[in-house]
Amino acid sequence: MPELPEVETIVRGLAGTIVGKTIEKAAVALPKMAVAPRRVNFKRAVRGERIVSVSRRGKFTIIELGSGRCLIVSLRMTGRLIVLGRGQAAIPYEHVSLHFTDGSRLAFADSRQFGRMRLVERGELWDAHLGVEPLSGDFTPERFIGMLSGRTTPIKALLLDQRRIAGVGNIYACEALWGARIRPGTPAKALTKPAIRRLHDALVEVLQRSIAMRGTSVDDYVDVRGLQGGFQNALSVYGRAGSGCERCGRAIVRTVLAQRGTWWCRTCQR
DNA sequence: CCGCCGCCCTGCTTGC
DNA sequence: TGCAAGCAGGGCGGCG
Repeated sequence: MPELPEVETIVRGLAGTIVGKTIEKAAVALPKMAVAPRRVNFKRAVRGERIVSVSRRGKFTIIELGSGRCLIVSLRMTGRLIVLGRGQAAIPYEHVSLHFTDGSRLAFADSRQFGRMRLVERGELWDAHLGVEPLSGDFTPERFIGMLSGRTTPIKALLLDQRRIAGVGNIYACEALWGARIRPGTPAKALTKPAIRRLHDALVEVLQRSIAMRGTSVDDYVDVRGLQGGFQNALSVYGRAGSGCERCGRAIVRTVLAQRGTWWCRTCQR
């Protein structure tokens, strides 16, 4: 499941490989995965466009085109963006492909077909619903405290809410809560200021550490070269039901919270 | 504005 | 061992 660190790794990979290339042709095998504004034909619109930059907002990849239009990619759970060389065979579930004039291509593959590549107009406000970037200077402990005040929502559900903080998914919500020694079901408003500060720091720390290790490959995630990340070997709780907690040795449990699998330590997360 | 629910899909796990 | 059923899950639209 690509979350912020995985998308950041992909974005860095794309920035180093496809910026400056020109789209000769788009191949769309599954039309629902390549979305364009009304009255705009996706394939026709992207033909001839040059890739100006690649960046990230939350879990979304932003491919800026010469015209000012952007391709916004959402990978959801199983989406992949892979750069392939001239003549390389199609990869599994390669549903949308941007063929460049130099013969290489960007493949957008997704076994579950939930991912989307959306063309947006220049200046279109497509990300108004997204909250603060957790690795930006805007994400201060004070702002986080304000975000939580008065809310009865379980803290883990709030961490997953993209309207508040953009980019955190199930893996890093679980890991950050373990790092801050906070029980996932705690109502947000019940957290003390020191606890909120611990969680703020744990969240930033785990995201940064994962980026440094090129993300977590537990299921489908690979980078633009098809290589796995390294953070799956550094996980403390996610997917580790039954194994011993690194702090206290008691078994990590899996429960369900807000319709999501939740891994945590009953002993040292209070 | 906010929270909740259902939907989209298919690979994988579970259970008989 | 083989097969069918059921689960998982991010984002979004609809609803109250």
